[in-house]
Amino acid sequence: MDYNFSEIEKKWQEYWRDNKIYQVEIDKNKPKFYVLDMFPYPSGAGLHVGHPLGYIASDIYARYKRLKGFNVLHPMGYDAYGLPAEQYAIQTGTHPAVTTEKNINRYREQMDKIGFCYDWDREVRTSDPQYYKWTQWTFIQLFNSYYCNNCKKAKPIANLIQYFEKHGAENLNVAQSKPLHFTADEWNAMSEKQQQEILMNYRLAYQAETMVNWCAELGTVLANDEVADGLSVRGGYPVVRKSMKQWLLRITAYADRLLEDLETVNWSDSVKDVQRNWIGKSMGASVHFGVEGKDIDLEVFTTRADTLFGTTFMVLAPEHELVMQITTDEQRAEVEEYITRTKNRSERERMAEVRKVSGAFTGAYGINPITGAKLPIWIADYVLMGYGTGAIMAVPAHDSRDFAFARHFNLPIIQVVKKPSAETTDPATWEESFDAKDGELVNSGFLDGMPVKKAIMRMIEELEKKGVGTGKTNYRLRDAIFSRQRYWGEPFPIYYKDGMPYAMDESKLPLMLPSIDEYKPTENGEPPLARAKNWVTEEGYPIETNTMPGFAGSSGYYLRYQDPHNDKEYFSREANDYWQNVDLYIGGAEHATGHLIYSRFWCKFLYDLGLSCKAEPFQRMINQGMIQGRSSFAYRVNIEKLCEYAVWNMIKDKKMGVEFIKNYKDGRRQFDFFCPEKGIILDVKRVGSLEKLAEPWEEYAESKGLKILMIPNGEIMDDCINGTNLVEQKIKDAVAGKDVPSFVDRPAHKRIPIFVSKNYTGRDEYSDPIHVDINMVRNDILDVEAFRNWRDDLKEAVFIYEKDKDGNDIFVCGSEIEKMSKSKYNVQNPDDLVEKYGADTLRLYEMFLGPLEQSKPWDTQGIEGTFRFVRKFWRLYHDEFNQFNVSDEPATAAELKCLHKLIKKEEDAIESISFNTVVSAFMICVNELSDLKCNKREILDPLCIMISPYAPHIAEELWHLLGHYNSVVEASFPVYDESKTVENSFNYPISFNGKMRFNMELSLTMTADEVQAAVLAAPEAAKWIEGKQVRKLIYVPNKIVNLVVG
RNA sequence: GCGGGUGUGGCGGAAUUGGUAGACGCGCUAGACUUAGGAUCUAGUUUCGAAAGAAGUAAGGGUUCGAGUCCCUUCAUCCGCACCA
Repeated sequence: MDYNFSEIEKKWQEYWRDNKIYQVEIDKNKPKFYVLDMFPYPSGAGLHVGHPLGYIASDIYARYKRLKGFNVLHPMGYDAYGLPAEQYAIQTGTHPAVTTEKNINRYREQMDKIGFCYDWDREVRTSDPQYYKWTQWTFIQLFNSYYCNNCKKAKPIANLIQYFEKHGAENLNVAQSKPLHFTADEWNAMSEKQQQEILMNYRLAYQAETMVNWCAELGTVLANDEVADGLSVRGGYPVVRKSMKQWLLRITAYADRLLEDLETVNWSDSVKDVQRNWIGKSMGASVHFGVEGKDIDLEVFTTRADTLFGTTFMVLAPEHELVMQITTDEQRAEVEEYITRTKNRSERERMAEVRKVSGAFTGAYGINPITGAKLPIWIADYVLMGYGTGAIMAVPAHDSRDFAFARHFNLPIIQVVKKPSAETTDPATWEESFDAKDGELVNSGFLDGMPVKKAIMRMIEELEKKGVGTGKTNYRLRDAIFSRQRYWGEPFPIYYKDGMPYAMDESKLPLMLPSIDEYKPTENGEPPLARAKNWVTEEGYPIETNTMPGFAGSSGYYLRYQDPHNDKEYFSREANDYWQNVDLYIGGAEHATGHLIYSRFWCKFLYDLGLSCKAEPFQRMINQGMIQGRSSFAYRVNIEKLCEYAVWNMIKDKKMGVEFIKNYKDGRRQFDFFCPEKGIILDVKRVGSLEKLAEPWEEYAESKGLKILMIPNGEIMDDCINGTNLVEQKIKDAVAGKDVPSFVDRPAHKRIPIFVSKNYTGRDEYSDPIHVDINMVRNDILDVEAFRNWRDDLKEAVFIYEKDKDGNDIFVCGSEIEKMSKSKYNVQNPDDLVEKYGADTLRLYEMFLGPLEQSKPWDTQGIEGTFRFVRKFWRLYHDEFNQFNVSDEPATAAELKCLHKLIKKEEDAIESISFNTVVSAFMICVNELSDLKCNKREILDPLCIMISPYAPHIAEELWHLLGHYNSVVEASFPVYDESKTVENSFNYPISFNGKMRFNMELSLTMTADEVQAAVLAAPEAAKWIEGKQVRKLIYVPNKIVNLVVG
C-alpha cells in the first residue's frame, strides 16, 4: 500500500470526530493543562498559511501534553463581532450574522483539514447570545462596582453608598474621575438623580464626557490602540479628536496591579515592555504654583522636582481650563488666535509638525513656590492636556523641548545640574547637559552639591513641608473607552430613567441584539440601534443605543471555554477550580496593548469578585512570528520614466546642452527640455515629477526661443523590443539633423504593455514592478502564456526575454519578501497545500520553517523536502513492495540509541517551543534508521507515538497498522533511558592551542594523564608538537582535548 | 529621541548555553537508473587553495587554553512607543 495521505487523513479525521477523541471533561485524577490559541476574527478571505502557524504549534503542544498524561483543555472559537461584516452589511444589506456565519464555516472547514485536536463541543462565538449574556453580565458588575485603593480591590457600589450616607466623601481613598467633597448630610439631601451623577464618578464602568478618537467614515469612536498615524487601523480613515459622552472602563484603577503582576507571568520581555510602556508609570511630584495677582492654584506634574530652581517659565496646554482666566487683556487676542489655530489642526498635522515650536504668551506670571521667582506663563501645544495636569514647569536647561521653546521665544535658561566631571556651568555646555540624570545640583540653594536622586527626594520633602506639593505617581494609561456607535456588537444592558443610566436586572439577560432594516447611523447621527423598533424596557424606558467594542467579547472568552454550556453562571466554581487559567497562550504580538491589557483587567476584576481563582489570565504566552510571502514581479516598462531617465543622463553626461523651459498647456504647467544647439524642445510627458531635476535650468531657459521635437511613442516601444535604448538615439538623431519620425500619441492606458525580464533591465528608473501571481512563476521563471491569459489587458503584451545557458528565451521575475496579502498575489493557501502534500506535511513544514516567534518567509519549494521525509518515514514501516512490514526482533544498541536521542531531543525542545529542531531531529533519526534498515517494533512503536503530535494522521494510520486498537492520542510518551545513549568511548577533537587538528577515538574511562600520553603518541600529533613543550592539558570528558604547547 | 529584537553559506536555519561552526532542509553541481524528468537514488556543496593548509559567525577591540556564544565600542536592520513633563 502506497502512502495515500488524502485517504488516510480523511479516514482519521472522521474517526476522531465520530469517536469524540478530543472531547475533554474535568478529571481530578489527572493534572490539567490549558493550551489556548487567540481565537480568530473570521474574515472573508479565509485562512492563509500564516494563520495556522500558531494553531499548529499549540496543537503539537496540546497533543504532547496529553501523551505525557495531562488532561488537556484545547478549545477554539470565534471573535465574531467586528467591523468588516458590518461595513459589508451597510453596503449590501446582508445581516452581519449571515456573513459571519458563512466565514466561520469556511474557517472551520479549513481548520478541520489540518487535523487540529480542538474540543469543538466547547466552541464559543462572541456574537452568540448565550455567550454575550456573560459579557453583558460582567458589564453590569463593573457598573455596580467601585475600586477601593486601600484594599486594592473592586467592591460593590452599595458599600460606597452606605459610606456616603454616614461620612459623605470624607477620607475616601478610591479610584475616581475627580475628587469630590460633600458631607453625609449633603448626600442624604440629594435627589436620586444627583446621587446617580455622583456615583458615576466612582463606578468601574461609567459614563463621561470625554475626548475621543472620532472616525466619521466609520461613524464611531475608536480606542487609542485602534488608531495609528491619525488613521483608523481598520480601513485607514481619518480620525479626529472630539468631545463626546461615552462609556468608559476605569482600567486606570488597576494600573499598579497590571504593572506589578507582569512579574508573575512568563511572557516575552518585549510584550511586557510594551505593556509597561503603555501603562507608563512615572513617579514624581505634583507642585502647586501661584499666579501673580490672582487667587489661582496652578498644579503641575514633574518627575524632576530637583530642577525647580531651574524653572524659568510655565506652559499650559491650549485646552487647559485656566487659560482664559489668567490671560491678560493685551494678550487675549493672541492667545485666542493660537487656541483656534491648534484646535483646527488635525491629529495628523499635529504629529507632522512635532518639531515646530509654537506658542503664545498669556501675559500672566506664575510664582515659584520655593524661590518666589516670577515665571511667565505660556500656552503651547507641545504640552498635552491628556497627561499629568496639562501644565508644566519648564526647565529649559534640562529638557530638550523646553530648551527649544526657550531658544525660540528668547526665554532665560538656568543650568541647575552639572555632570560630576564637568568643571564649568558655562552656557555653552547647556545643550549637552540635557537629561542629566546622574549629575549633581548647582545654582539650587539647599540642593547644591546633591546628586539628582537625592535632590528629588529632598525637594519633595521640602514641598510637602511647605504644603505646596506632594510626591505623586502618574500614569500614561487612560481609561478605556467602551462604547461604539455601531450595530454589530453587544448591546449594553442599560436603560435611561430621568436621563440617568441604570443597569438592567440580571434576569433580563441576554439583552438580544435587535434586528434593524439598515445598518447605518440614523439621519440625526444616532447609532444604528436607534433604528430598532421598541428599543425600550418593559416599563418603557429607552435602552442604550451604543454597543460594546471588539475587546468586550474577547476579554473573558478563555474563562467561558471552561464551562461553555452553563446557563446559570459565567462558569462554575468547580470548572474554574480545575482549569484555572491558561497555561500556554499562543497568538500574535500585535495584541500587546489591546486585547492583552483589557483581558488582564477583566480577569483581575473577576478575581476581585471571587469568580476567577487566578489574577492573571495567561500564565505563559508565545507570540508567533508572521509568515511572509515571496512576491514575484514582472517589470513593466514605463515609457515616461524611460524618457526622463535618458534625457537626464544626457544632461548629466553633458552629451548635449539640454536646458529647461516651462510653458503652459491647458492651464497646466508643463516642463520641457530645450536643446540650444538645435533650438529644439524635447517633449517629455509626465511633467510633474520632472520639477526637481528641472529647477536649475529654469531662469536661463525662460529667455530662450524654442522649437518643438516630438519623441514618437510607438518607436520607443519598437526599440525597447529590439533592446536598444531608443530615446537617446532619437535625440541624437534629432541633434544631428536627421529626420525623426512623427509623434504618435497614445493615451497611457491604451499602450501595449512591455515587460522586461529582470536581468535585462531591472532598473527602477525604467520600469514599474508589477505583482505577478506566484502560481505562474517557478524558480523565478514566468510562465508567459499563463500570464498573458491572466487578464485581458495582457493579451497583447510584449515580453523582452533573457537567454538561458542553452540559448532559450526565458522571462525571469524579480522577487521580494512581503507580508502575505491578496493584493500582492503571494498568498499560499493551506487548502491547496493540504491537497497537494497532505496536512501532516504542511504541519511539519510550518514547524520546520524556523523558530516560532520569528517572522520568516514562506519558501514554496522547501515543502518538497518535508514531503520526502514523510514518505521516507512511511517506508520505514513498509518493505519495497509497500507492504506493511514490522519485525518483532529485539532492537540493536545502535537503533535504541537513535531512538533515545530523539526522545531526549523532543522533550527538551518542546519546552522551549523549538519545534523546528524537533522536526530536524526526526529527519536525522529517520535517516539513520533507514540506513540501519531498521523495521523493529521496539523502535517503530514509540517512534509512531513521538511523531503523532506533529503528524497525527500518518501516526494514527501506522499505529493501527502496528496492531493497536485505541487511538494513538491515548498512548503514552516513551520514557527516556539515558543508559541507551551512553557509550564507552568518544571521538574527541584534538586541539593544539585551541585549534582543532584531528579526531581521535578515546575511552571515557581514561585519566587525564592517559589521554595526554595517548594523544602525544598519535602519529598526527607529531607535526604540532615538533620542537615545542607541552605546557598544559585541557581535558573535558565527552567534549574536547586541548594541548597548550609553546 | 526612548525601549525591545535581530545580524552565521546562494536561501530557511542548527550549534547540548564557553568546547569539532555551518546539523537538518531547500537550491546548486556531478553521476546512476531512465524514451523522458518538476520522479528516485548516490556523491559533493562556507571561502581561497591542486594539496598541505589558511581564513571565517556585521565591523573593531577585550577576557580565556578555547568565543557565534561573555564584556566594551561601532555599524546595519526590523518592530514597538513617541512632544508622557
